[in-house]
Amino acid sequence: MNQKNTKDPGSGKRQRYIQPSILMSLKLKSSYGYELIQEIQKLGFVEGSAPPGMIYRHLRQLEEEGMVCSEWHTEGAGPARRIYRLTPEGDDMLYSWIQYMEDQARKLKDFTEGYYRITGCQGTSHSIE
Amino acid sequence: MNQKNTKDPGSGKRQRYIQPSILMSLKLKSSYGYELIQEIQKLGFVEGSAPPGMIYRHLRQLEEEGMVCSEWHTEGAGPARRIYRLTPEGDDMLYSWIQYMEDQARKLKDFTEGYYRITGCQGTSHSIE
DNA sequence: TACATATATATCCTTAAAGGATATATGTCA
DNA sequence: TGACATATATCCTTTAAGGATATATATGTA
Repeated sequence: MNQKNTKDPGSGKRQRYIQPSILMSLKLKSSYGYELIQEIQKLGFVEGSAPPGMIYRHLRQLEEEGMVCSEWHTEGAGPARRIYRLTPEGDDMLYSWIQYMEDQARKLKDFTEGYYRITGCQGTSHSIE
Repeated sequence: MNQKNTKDPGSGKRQRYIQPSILMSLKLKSSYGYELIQEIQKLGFVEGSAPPGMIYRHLRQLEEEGMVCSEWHTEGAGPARRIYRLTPEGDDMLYSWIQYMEDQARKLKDFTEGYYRITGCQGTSHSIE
């Protein structure tokens, strides 16, 4: 059972919730791109390091939309950092995400419970044919 | 709170779990494209009618991959129907989807619970700034 | 017969999001 | 000096979904 198919769920370009992960990280603490790559791993949706291009693309887009704002920090060691901060609009957007994610979680739960209802309990064969 | 942002979660091209919805419908009952459009609505992820093009595209792709098989049914009223049936491989793939979806549901729950942990309980303001 | 409607499948193009490669610049340390 | 870690930026490709449109068959009805 559960052989490796050519196309496994999760192998494609599935939703990885990178945008809400960035917003959530920034709600906890203002930060910058390079650090966010590490931070968002802790939130569970991105395994390993997210490609930097994705993070910077999201940050630029979020700033365009007014969800975050940024300023250069040149003091301190190493190259200058662009520090991003969540705006009130971004805070609202994060809350919209939370509601969306709760809704998705509920639908997923209904779906998988429905599956186990027709196949018998979890842990037994999933086949009825 | 929760003003309408220019880009609301769920407005873009988010994951709608159409493939597992089709597999689940076919596990319950062999069916054909036109009927599946109605059936998968009941599974919660697709509101309204899914665009027919999406359904037929998925069915063709799933058949190519050996997850479903089909045969024409010409008897009965109306145009001929191509009846799709889940294969054992498709059954395995559905189970892979179930595991993936359970994992996603757990991550989503952790994420939203983490949010409420830092903002206070659900129902109060989501702002801490 | 002619036409409208419901049923049913198929094909096509566009857009959104993610994957992933690469370039550039700065400071530290051996 | 050269290697390395830090840090940002830009670019192109791939995948999945959105959505429009074409085609064909059977039925009811004016």
